[in-house]
Amino acid sequence: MKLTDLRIIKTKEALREALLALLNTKALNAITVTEICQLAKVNRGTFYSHYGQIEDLFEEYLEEIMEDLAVSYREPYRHGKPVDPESLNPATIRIFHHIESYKKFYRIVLSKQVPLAYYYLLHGQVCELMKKDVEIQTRIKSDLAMVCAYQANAILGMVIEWHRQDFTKSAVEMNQLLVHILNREFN
Amino acid sequence: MKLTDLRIIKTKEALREALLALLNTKALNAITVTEICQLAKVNRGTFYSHYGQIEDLFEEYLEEIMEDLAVSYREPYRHGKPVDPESLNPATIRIFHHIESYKKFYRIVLSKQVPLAYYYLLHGQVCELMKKDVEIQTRIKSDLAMVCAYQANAILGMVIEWHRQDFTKSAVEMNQLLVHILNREFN
DNA sequence: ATTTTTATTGAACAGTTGTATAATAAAAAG
DNA sequence: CTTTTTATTATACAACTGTTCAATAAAAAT
Repeated sequence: MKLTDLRIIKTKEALREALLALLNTKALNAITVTEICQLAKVNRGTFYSHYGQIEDLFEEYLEEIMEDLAVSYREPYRHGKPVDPESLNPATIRIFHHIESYKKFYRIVLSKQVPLAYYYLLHGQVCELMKKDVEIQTRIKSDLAMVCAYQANAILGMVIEWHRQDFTKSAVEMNQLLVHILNREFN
Repeated sequence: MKLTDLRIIKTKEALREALLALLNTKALNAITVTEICQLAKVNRGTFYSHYGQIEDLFEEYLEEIMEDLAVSYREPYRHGKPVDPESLNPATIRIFHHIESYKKFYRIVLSKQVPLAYYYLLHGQVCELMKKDVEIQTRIKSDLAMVCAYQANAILGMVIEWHRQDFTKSAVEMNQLLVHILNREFN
């Protein structure tokens, strides 16, 4: 199974396109393998030679979106500005914009029926991205992973609530709220 | 469908017991409705008259565990001590102990294949429980739900990492770590 | 104790799932 | 261009799913 084989690339592309098309009409858990394969004009057996279940097909897509999240997150660092430590993690702040621009996609990722694995991918990515910042800012040297998990998931808590409110707020408003919270307008 | 009907109570009980028994042998997503019904000696049609899918059966159980979480959480308040605001939310601190005592159960709730809905139930419960405390401690009066979601999910971030490390740490250690983090040993 | 209500059962149905195998066709390698 | 490799296809299979319906039995109501 070499990933460069044209046949594999074509098949996977067709399957993904079919899935995304179907996701416009129904929820992920209502879509069947049979359906995807019919639309993609791919044999059902072929589907199973690449993926164990539909969720794996979507997960592959999610992983690519996570790559974009990484790019978005690192963007403020790219111009050489050393990220003012006083201005409270302006990088974090790109997360809301990333989600806003993939709103349609995140409605699926955050929907109830979907496997928790998707959330873990998102959380893992945010953890990873915050790692360097947390490393500098925290005095807790041991259990860095725990501090990252705490910080990353706090932000995702806001994302969950944002989604629950059907993304009524704008990404800019979300950022302002985050800054407020980080500035200790509480506790 | 009156919930007091003995037949319903017996049926649901049998189904739950069967599911819990099977969960000792295999993962939730590997269990079939047919299997549960055979073990429970309940007709498959009856299963579907109560639940749409296996996940709903487990969810009903989860809701009861959430009731226990509420009791655990409120425990420190019960003796009339007004919860010292200086001692940094000692109530929160019961969450880790609750999870530790239901460790086996939470391994399922936090497993990858399980629907995100379970996580939402957990998060929603922690939000609800923290609400009163957050209300007092925060200066942000609007968007209280957002602050709660932030705080509650931060703790759950630690729970996720705790689970990822296969619950190696003790609940007491988790508490100490949380106190460290809340005491601003970071940022 | 009898009647009424209704949850459970058994059976059947079309459709989906996951797996296996031989034949085919497409791509890679030489 | 020919050979070799291997991904895809077509087909078949047993098992599970989700639904329906008439018959039954268990509980509730009187």
